[in-house]
Amino acid sequence: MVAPRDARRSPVDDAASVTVHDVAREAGVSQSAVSRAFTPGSSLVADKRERILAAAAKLGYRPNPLARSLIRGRSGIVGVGVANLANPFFVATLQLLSDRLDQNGLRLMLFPAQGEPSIQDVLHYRIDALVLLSVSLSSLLAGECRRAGVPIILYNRTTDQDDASCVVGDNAHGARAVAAHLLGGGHRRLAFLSGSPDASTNIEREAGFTAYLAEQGLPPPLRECGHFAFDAAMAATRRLLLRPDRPDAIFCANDTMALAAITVARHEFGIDVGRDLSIVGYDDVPMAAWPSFALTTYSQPAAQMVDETVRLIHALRESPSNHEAVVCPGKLVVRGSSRPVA
Amino acid sequence: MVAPRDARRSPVDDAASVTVHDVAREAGVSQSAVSRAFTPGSSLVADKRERILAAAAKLGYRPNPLARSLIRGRSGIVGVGVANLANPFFVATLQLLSDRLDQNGLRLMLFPAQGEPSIQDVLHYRIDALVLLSVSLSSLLAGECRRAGVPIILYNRTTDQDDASCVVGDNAHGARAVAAHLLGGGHRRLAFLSGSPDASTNIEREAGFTAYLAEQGLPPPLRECGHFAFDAAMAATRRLLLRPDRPDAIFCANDTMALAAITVARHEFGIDVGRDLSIVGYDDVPMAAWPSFALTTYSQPAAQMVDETVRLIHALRESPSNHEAVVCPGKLVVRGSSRPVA
DNA sequence: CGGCGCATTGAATACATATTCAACGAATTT
DNA sequence: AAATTCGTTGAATATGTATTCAATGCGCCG
Repeated sequence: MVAPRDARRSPVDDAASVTVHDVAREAGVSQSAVSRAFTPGSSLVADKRERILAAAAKLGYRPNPLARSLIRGRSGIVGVGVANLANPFFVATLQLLSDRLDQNGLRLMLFPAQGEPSIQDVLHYRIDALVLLSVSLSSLLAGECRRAGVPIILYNRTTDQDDASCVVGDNAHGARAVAAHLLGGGHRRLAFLSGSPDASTNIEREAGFTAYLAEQGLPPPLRECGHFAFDAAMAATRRLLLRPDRPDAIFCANDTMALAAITVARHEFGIDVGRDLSIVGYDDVPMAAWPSFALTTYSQPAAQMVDETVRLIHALRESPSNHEAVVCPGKLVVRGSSRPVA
Repeated sequence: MVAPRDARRSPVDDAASVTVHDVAREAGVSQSAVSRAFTPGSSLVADKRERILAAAAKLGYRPNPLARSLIRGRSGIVGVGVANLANPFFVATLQLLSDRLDQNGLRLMLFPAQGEPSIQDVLHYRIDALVLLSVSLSSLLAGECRRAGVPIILYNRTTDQDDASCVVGDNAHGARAVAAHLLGGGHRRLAFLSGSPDASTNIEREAGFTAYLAEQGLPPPLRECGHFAFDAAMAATRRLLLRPDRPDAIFCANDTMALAAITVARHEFGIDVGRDLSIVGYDDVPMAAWPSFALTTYSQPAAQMVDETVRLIHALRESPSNHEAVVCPGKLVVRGSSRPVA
């Protein structure tokens, strides 16, 4: 009982594993005291805490996050599932999220949202939350998370279930703003280039757009599906522009598809985009501002949405079942790809 | 001593924490046996293993990765540091890496490579490796990793230290191929739009380009710095094109800058890119193939580089100090932004 | 048939820390 | 001055699993 730990002490220098016990010995206190020194709000006299922290700094000690997570039942890791990074809006989001989480002392575990098995694994890390970037929520996964006590935050998606929080842009407002802008420019033959038909984001944007047109006494827009992807959107644009009743304006459900539409219109049909045909996107990705495209688009406030996501993570840590639905309004950014309001 | 664990048993249903002990009880074996059933290569008779796995499946048991990592001294997590995701080449790499690691049963912990403190934290997760995407290696960090026993893999960067592995493209070959292509197109007033001057990637590309020109009896190219960034590259391009001895060809150290150069040349100077001015990039990001740019560029094989990275992770797991330098050759992809060889 | 190795197994220990528990002393209250 | 509360503290326990250790039983060979 005298020195079971000291026996292990000598060959320790090879690894950088300095533990609480080393610090405790150095500072002449108990292991508990060292642990408390690194736990804000725990009971410890100030000067002793300082002495411990000094000893820890001297030895280069940092609490082992694995051991800490194991006993606390919470790891400070946030799981982030992303379907694909082809859309620059999600790349920007990921970058922002990475920075914000880091600033909040949280770790970011990234995984491809395709394979559900890998999600299962990530759940067992006792993660603080699961953030799904534009990924639909299967009720199966929702059940897994509920049983594991892991709150889900849907980013840029909603769900009809009430077992997840979500952070979304104001799709209804955005779509109506786009419709108003196009009608104000004198357009009457409108088209909607849709994303994946079952995505809540797409549904809301299409519904808002169509609703506004109806209110103005116009028929529903032409419609083609580009699945939120560049190549599919190119094909969809071709179909639209080959129609006898060619549209004079296309509202695309995201910027990636809008850039594809501009490309096809300009290079395959020789159309002067912004004069003979207006194209409007959604998201306001960096490329939208490039002179080559000058894309009019509804800007989603990624930074604000990420901030809300991090706020939700903290809030759900307190009350894991108190789910919120946060809506962040954006604003229309008018550039050269659409005819200005007369 | 009879049932200290059964006392804890009743209120367990709230969390999804089914442990080895639950499985052991269900299967009527010891805790050790359950652990062995989930450890390939351990000694356990076949039918007992099956019975245990069946019990585990019935209870929905999965080994707790935190506890497992703690005792094994290795977490199966790979730390990935990325400076910024503005360059689509690294976005594509991240996507590929995410998929490949997942397929290999490894987890990906992403962190912003700016703040060294956060790296310190990540190191303590007993990660299998630290992959730095186009991030230079400070000797301080190298020391930390060596002491922690964490192998470093530099992606798209080299280092003169021998305490890290690296996976890079063949910059010398690429730069020379670009030079040959431009000279073959009849260009004689060449410029190099450089990235960050101290990046190994930039140094090698510039050296290869300049060396080839020298071999052909040509002076060194004009030179401006765009820091691998779009905006800075726009400014640098303006400076180049305003010179009295305006270049007739620009080799850009990456595609992002090349797209900026095309943008400025075309929209600010009215230049017909591909006829009056050739612009060549490096990386072959998806946008390079878009008709709006049709960028000639040296294609880096991201998929192959990622595969090599994962292979290195496994290799370094066996012998952590056996560092390798892997060079993956690419190939020149000629598109419309450069005048073809006469 | 006896001894020797070998695979199999459960008990015990270790991984590194957070937190409960009980004790202790000091400060405050009655 | 005695009693009571409260902040501090170290010992002990818990987190969930991998692995060492010793014991057991079996087959094989001499």
